[in-house]
Amino acid sequence: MLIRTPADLGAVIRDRRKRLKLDQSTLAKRIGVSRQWVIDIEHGHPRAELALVLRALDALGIPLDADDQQMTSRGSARSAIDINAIVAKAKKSRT
Amino acid sequence: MLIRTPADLGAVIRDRRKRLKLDQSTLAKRIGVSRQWVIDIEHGHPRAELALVLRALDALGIPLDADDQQMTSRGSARSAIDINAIVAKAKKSRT
DNA sequence: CTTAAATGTCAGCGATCGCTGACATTCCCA
DNA sequence: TGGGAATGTCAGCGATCGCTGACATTTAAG
Repeated sequence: MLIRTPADLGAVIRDRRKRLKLDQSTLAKRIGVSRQWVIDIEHGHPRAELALVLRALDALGIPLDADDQQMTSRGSARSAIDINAIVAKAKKSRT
Repeated sequence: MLIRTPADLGAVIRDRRKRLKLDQSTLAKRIGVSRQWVIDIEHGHPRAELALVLRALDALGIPLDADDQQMTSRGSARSAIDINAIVAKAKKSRT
């Protein structure tokens, strides 16, 4: 599933936990956090600590993949000529 | 790239920023955070806020995918019989 | 070498983290 | 329907967040 918001993450974690038949206390111990933290993250807590989130995903066996390399730029894809670089340079050496 | 640690995330963000020819200040404005935050995250700051991290990835056009559904359990894969459920139940109804 | 941009460091501030422990509520078997 | 497990809520605490602004260092172009 694509993760766009803290709520998305909370849903993934909760679903996974249930699929594994774990209760919040047990999961909390595995991750090394308090039960309160598990409650908060499952509710989409937006300010959770990055490292704890990663540990939670690991404890649940959920790999997290960042599609770097991605061609997001609107317009023509993957050209041999790096337009961005050319424009950036042009802006600077404004003779 | 698989994200396992805050450092992994920092690397992905920095690489992507450079590929897009952005400096830290510009990226910070796009994300809506301070330049200090960008510096910290690129250095692998482990306690960064989840929501800000997600906004950063979005600003950089990096989709984040969580492989739920994954069969992580060691042992035989995807059986029709849910051993975990059976064991969990057995533990409870300890006659 | 000179210079400017980019990056990194530091300190101080208000806000919020995650933790604990007690209690309230909801689920769900038997 | 009764009762225990699971889940959710609250408050108070020390620790750390992310922010600002100034300054130091590194990088890159000329």
